[in-house]
Amino acid sequence: MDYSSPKVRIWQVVSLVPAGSVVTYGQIAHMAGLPHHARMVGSVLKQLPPDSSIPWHRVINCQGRISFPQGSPQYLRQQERLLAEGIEFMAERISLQQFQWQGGFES
DNA sequence: CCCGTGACGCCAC
DNA sequence: AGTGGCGCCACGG
Repeated sequence: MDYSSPKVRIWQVVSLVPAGSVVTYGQIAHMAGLPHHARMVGSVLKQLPPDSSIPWHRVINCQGRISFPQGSPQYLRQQERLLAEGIEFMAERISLQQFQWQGGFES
């Protein structure tokens, strides 16, 4: 198994996100050393098995929104998990200012 | 190899 | 604030 593959690095970074915080796709890509690969983060998470322990639900887009059609089963599933961790939604949006994880970047 | 697709992001209207 | 266009790039047909 190649633990340095982009896929694996993305999994590793996502698994570092603490409960109660969120990160954006672009942020994950950047942290994994893969700038400009935000879309790849999405496709990689999409391939995760349903029983994966990786907190994929903490990854949202740069607008603070869940990247699924509002009301879809997937949207609701992700929202449920986030609400359960104490993350607040305001008109379908999460305040990145308040909940975005700054792991490894702040002073 | 060309082309469409996508759990994205940024900028212009 | 909503919409649309385009850059980005891995993937599959």
